[in-house]
Amino acid sequence: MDLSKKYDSKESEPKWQALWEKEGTYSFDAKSEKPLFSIDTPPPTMSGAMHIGHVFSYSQMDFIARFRRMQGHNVFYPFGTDDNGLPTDKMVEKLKKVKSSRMQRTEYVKLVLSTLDELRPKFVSGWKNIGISCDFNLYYSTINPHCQRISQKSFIDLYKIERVYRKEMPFMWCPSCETAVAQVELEDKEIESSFNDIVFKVDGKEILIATTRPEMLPACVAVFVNPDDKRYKDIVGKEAEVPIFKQKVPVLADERADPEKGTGAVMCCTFGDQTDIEWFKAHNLPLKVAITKNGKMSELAGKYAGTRVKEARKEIIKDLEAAGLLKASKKITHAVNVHERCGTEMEILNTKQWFIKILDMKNELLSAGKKIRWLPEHMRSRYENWANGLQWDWSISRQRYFGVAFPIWYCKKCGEVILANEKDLPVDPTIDSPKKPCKCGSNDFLPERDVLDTWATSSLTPRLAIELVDDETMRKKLYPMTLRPQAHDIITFWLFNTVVKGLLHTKEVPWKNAMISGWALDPKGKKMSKSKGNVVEPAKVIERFSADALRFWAAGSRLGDDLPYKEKDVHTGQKTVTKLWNASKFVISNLEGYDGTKPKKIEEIDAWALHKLNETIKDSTQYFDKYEYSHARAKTEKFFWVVFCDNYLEIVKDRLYNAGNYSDEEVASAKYALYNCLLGILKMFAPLMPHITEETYQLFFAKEEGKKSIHNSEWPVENKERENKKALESGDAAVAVISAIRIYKTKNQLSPNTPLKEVIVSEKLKAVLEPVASAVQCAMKVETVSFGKINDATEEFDFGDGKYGIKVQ
RNA sequence: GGGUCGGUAGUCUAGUUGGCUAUGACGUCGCCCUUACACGGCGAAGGCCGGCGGUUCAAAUCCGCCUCGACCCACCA
Repeated sequence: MDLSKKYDSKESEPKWQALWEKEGTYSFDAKSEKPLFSIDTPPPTMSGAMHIGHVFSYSQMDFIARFRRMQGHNVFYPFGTDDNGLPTDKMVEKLKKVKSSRMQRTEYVKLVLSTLDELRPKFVSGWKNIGISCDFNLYYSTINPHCQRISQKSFIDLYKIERVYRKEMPFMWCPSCETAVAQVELEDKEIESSFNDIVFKVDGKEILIATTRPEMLPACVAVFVNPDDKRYKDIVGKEAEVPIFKQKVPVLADERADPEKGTGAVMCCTFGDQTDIEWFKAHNLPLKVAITKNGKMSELAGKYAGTRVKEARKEIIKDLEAAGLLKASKKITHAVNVHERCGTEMEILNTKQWFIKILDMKNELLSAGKKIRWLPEHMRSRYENWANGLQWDWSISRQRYFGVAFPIWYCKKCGEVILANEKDLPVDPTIDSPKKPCKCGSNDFLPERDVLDTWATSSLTPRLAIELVDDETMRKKLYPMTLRPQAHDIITFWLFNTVVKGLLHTKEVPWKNAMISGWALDPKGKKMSKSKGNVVEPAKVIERFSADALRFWAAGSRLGDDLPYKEKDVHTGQKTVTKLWNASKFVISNLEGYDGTKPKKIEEIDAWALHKLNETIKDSTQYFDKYEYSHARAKTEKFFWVVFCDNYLEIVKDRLYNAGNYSDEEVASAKYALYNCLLGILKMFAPLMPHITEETYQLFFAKEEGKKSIHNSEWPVENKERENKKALESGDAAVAVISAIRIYKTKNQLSPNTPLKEVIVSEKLKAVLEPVASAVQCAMKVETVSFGKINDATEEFDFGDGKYGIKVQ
């Protein structure tokens, strides 16, 4: 043990991480009788690099996991990677410079899987490097056979209870990704556009229609006006001629046409927006398709066919203008729905998709939300807000190559859906075939070529994780899980969908608690994003500081709050790491040979330190219990830095340096307090800064306590015997006196090195204490203040009423 | 338009079951390398607690209105 060296996190952190893995420090024990604490760890998506926001929220859940583990829970804390779905798909297309739709399906899937295998180890190590205490042997990948099997089983189960259905209908479509997308995948984006007044003709008379999407003209099937709009009363029921394309469409009255908007007359196209769908259904309008699946104009668009939507828009506006059919065009910016994955503007296309029926479950979903303990409480409203606003069933089919396959075929003859056998899962219907003929006798099948949406699988994470455990009894005990930790941005996706699947498959809410963390923002409090170039890479921060420092930063904000990332806050964390090392090596070097035995008599000032330790343990434990790790950190920090380092260590030094001046008992008392205070501090900091605390624990305490790791040691418990009001008062008085003397010295410009003796032995002490008498009055209501033989002086002072006195031994 | 959270020293933040002098960190200024630590110690300066009004003996804290910001949802011809 070399106590002279500096603490080097770059050497130390990987060392302990490797040891933890080797020793199985965080292994889940399926045979253990300890109370369970099961965590539905979020599987990070491999489509994006690890960023500081990950460190932020994963650290926060790790604080809780480590705290519970030390408290004696059997912590089930798996780790998965989400390498399924469109995001991964898009990443590989970009990385390998390919377009899946132009490749052989099987080859493309092979390419994605091999790319994932290449990237995975480095990706996962990012999480290990920040000291996350998952059991990495409980590992799943959302695209591996284990997860495919469970996901396909989920589909089959839902099919059997008639919760999934396939339907052709107008639905949201991303022309760039060329797939259907769900409501939850939409995002608002402010886009520049123009609002155009276009001439339609009714009985040779001109009426103006306002639109931002003139390229939809070929798909125009009606013109709507408000029934109360006097301007258009006489044209309702007549036919309007669409400019350029010349088709005749009815002029209809409908409440949903807003007289205030545009010209008050609006065209209905199949489909420009959701109102179009409503009108299409309500008025039994024909279906006209102007836009194809890849975002180009269809044959219907005549000479514009084959051009991209935006080009067609420009061309049509130009042609309208040339023909004198464009009466006005003003630039506007408006919010449009875009696909959150690629930023492409959504289209509504009539396609055949699979859905999970959820619209009839609103009440059930809302009451499920009430059964969850939300941390912080107010996050529940985001869930409820979403549940209340549901407009579509959950679309789960995607027109992509890569993903979990639907385990089904269609009978070519009778159209029957053929389910795969459960024991054959996972299946790929494009490769495998049904094991027996269709009920109609036919052996001719069509595979479902669509793949399941990634959320259809990741909504099963409790099951994906629990089924990694072999022991059946344990599997039952693990569900519902104790905790779902995640960030607030995916309450509507992941959390909500997991509740849906939980209710459908088990009739139970999947977890008891949901801890929702905030976001790491850039130093100015803005959202970090690649496009803004303000993304911070954790590896670089760890390189400059340490994982512990970064975690310390993450512990600085309350659960659910966003926190601006400021490098200096990480620096503060690093200083705490250093301070912890320095204080520890000082204490440990003075504890050599000490075995932790409790002395017969504990000196008052030592009792004071132990009392404060006890208070800190009580507070810290209560805060961790409530998931308020930031308060726990603040309490421990204050005890460590102010009470322990700045005061207690200074007070105790004389007994350590000049032990000869003291009895053995007095020295033993100091060592007892030092041992317990430092051990307590290390343990309370261990969930936050696992590496430095392990380092110092291993230096000395491990062998005394007989534990392999501080992270498997017991969380300190409050000890009523250490409550000592008298010691608290006299200790606080001692600190107050020290402080008063320091102020006196500064004001009188005495050197800080001036011994207390020089100040105290004279009448000067009175001058020191009098100005601060009121402040220390309370604390001075003790007869004797003993804080070590700093000098030989013993002084008593009378403040007039004879009540207050101080005696410095 | 609906909802949620928040506005506390230059910056970030604690405190909100109402009650002594409003917490801490970073930054700033002064003194100090004292045998754990200069990534340190000691001291100091810095706040009409977003605004207005109300309840109360007493409001950062409770109520109302306003304002600014972040986020979620809806709308988006």
